[in-house]
Amino acid sequence: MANTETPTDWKSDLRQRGYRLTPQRQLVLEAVDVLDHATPDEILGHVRKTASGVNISTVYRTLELLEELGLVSHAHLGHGAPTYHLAGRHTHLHLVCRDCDKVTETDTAIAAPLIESLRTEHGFDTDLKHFAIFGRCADCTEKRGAAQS
Amino acid sequence: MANTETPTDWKSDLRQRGYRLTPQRQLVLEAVDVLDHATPDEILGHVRKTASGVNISTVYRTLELLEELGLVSHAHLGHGAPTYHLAGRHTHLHLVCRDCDKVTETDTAIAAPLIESLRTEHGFDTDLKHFAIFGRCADCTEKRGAAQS
DNA sequence: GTCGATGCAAATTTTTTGCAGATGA
DNA sequence: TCATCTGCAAAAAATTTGCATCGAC
Repeated sequence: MANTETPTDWKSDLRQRGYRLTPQRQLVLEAVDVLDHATPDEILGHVRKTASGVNISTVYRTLELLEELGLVSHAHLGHGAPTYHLAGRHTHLHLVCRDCDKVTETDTAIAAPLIESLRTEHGFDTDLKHFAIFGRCADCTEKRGAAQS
Repeated sequence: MANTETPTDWKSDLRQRGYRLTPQRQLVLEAVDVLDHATPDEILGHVRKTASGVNISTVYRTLELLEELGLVSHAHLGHGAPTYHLAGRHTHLHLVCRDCDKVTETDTAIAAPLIESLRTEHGFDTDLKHFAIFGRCADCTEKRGAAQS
């Protein structure tokens, strides 16, 4: 289940499945790697630093392909666009503050009891990393405590 | 913190804040109540059964207002549009299956340990109801077990 | 009568699709 | 070579905004 592919593995994997290795695909994958969690638009921005002609529709199509190949995943951190990251990379949960939108990361171990309960009680195999956990961060909770409406 | 407003309370509350009570606002609120978790588009569909002239932009504006007043809330259950429900209503978590998109509801009590850990370790006051919990439901887990790719 | 709310149309924003030409294998 | 990819432009879908009119109070 772990991501044990070497850096070159995915290239031959691509070809074995009848896909082609293009500069655009390499650049999009690299951008996902470097930016860590980025929207399609942000990925386009990064790719264009190297290849200015790349089109947004290529980014969408490439992300879809890379996700199908299991190289990248996406998560919903806020109300807007999804963010993409390397599939093996994200080992943390995202805590998003409803007031300041700040994103805090925390270890998945903290959710182990919930994951276990959902599995035993509902047979539901949880991926808490896919959607962020929404709430109010320590700073904003404090601010509200001081000036309660 | 509980929703103890009587059905008429919100109407005077509206006016006290300088807003007007319009048929559209009553209809949108009723639609949110009846449909339970619906997208703006679905809400429009329901409202139009009674008042066919109502416009989608009125629905968006009204939902924003009702949310500001604390009468309704929204949650993200899937990849698409947010869904709206009465603020006092939702006392359960949503489990969304990555394979069949089925939404299962479960009691919030199941997440009490996680909520407590996030509060003590990060000072983060969690609202797990805002984003669904993503994963694979019992049925789809079983199907995959049978025919592993 | 006043001022906020609505309907309508147009503008934005985000994502998808069709197609002709470019290119990786 | 030749099927796949890409860029481009247009389409689609979702949401927001400006503005004249309408209607709640």
